[in-house]
Amino acid sequence: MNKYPHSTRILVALDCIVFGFDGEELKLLLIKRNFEPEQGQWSLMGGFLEEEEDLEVATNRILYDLTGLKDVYFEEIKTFGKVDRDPVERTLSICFFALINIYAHNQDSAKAQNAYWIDLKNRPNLIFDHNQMVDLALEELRYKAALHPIGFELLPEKFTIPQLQKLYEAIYDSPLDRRNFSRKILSTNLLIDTGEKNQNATTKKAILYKLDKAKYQSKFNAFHYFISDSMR
Amino acid sequence: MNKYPHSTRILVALDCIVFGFDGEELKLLLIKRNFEPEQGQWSLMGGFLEEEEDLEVATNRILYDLTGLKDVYFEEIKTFGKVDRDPVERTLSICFFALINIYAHNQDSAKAQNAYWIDLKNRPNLIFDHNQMVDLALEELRYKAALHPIGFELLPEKFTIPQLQKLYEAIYDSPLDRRNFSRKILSTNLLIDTGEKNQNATTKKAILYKLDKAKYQSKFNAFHYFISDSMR
DNA sequence: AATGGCAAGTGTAATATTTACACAAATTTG
DNA sequence: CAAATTTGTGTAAATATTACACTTGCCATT
Repeated sequence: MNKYPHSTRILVALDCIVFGFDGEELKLLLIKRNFEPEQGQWSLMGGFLEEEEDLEVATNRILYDLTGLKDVYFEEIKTFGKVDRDPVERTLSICFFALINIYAHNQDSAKAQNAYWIDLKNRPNLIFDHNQMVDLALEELRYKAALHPIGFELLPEKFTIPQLQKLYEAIYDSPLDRRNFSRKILSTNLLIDTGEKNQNATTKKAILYKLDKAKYQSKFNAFHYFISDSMR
Repeated sequence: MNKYPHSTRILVALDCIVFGFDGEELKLLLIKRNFEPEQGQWSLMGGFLEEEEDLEVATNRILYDLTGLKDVYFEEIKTFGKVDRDPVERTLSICFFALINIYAHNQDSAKAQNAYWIDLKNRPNLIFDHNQMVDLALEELRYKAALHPIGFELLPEKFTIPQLQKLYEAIYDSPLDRRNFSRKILSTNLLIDTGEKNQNATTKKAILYKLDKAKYQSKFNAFHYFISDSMR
């Protein structure tokens, strides 16, 4: 095999911000490191890109090791590439965030990685540039969730509108008007009434909806046409 | 220096989609390769990340070599990481797009790289996965330009509203209503009337505006609050 | 110097969306 | 069975968007 004569080959890591939602607060899945470097400190879940491994495969591998889930929603954010960002050796970090249903993930996988769900609001200091990564991930999540229906990835298959609202309130850390929220969400036509009701409610039971997956796919990028309709 | 025992080190390239605007059409700065591999074929401008070079520094270096410009607006899009994407040797490509004022760039730099401005609509086939990269870059440009005032990066310092409209029409490849466009743009208060008029017009001369850079900075992310105002 | 052609600039009425707010129905608990 | 709490829905006022038409300034032609 012909090779490029030139050039530095570099260690490439992937680091992942895993978001979850417990019904009240936005959570992060963080690792209490029981290995060097920085043993005992908190960090994001990461791993190295392997020799014969496609980047996307590596991402899914790391997410599977951490959560026991396949087909997790994830999105690349940015590559962190300061020369000295890792004190051990120069390492690029391709950083992404993932959204999972906190109740579907495999607790054993998390335990095996020494991982814990931590309230975003109480997050500890993280190693290296991982704090910056989380900041950026949250910014991207807010950005994306305002324009695309990705919030559902954080909820169980069946959910109520009040649950969905609490999720958005957690993402944007600000209260939303119940009536306007409900109307706006229903007007997307992305929700299907399952006919069931939330059983573990202590007051009026709310309607359980599920996502209309066909419409979710087709409307995901409907946004792209926003300029046209308003300005043509 | 302690080193990680494990792991494959990988060649890391940067590839850049440079957009320009000639007043009529959106343009790409493409390289007619006079070097191997794929000599004679068209490709994006790229380069390898060097041993002791921060990622951001490398990006600026590559953009400078190509355009002769510093402080170019750029944005990372995605890292392409299929194992076999480069037939010579496995190479990651960190892909980004840049927006430049086509008339400010240094022609000599482009010539030295054997680079040419090509109409986006007539773009030739590119090597490797560079076609995909351009597709994605255009998608990202459309996405971003709809929400943030980045279009100005493609224009001269002073420009008219009709010029700006032609730019948006080129980006979205669709006609816009003159009156509504003008009102919407002016309502952002990002434009300052320079008091001058477009001299090389053959009919009524249009007002030359410049960008209010302070407001540009402060309003760039004003979008983030969109959920709140409409739903709180 | 008058006139025609063309692009720039501005106005407006009809429609749709967003906002701010209030009341009625369902369910558990004491 | 009344109190407390949360869900679901309605509506009027304010704002923004859309779909249009007319006026102004500048050059070129006569």
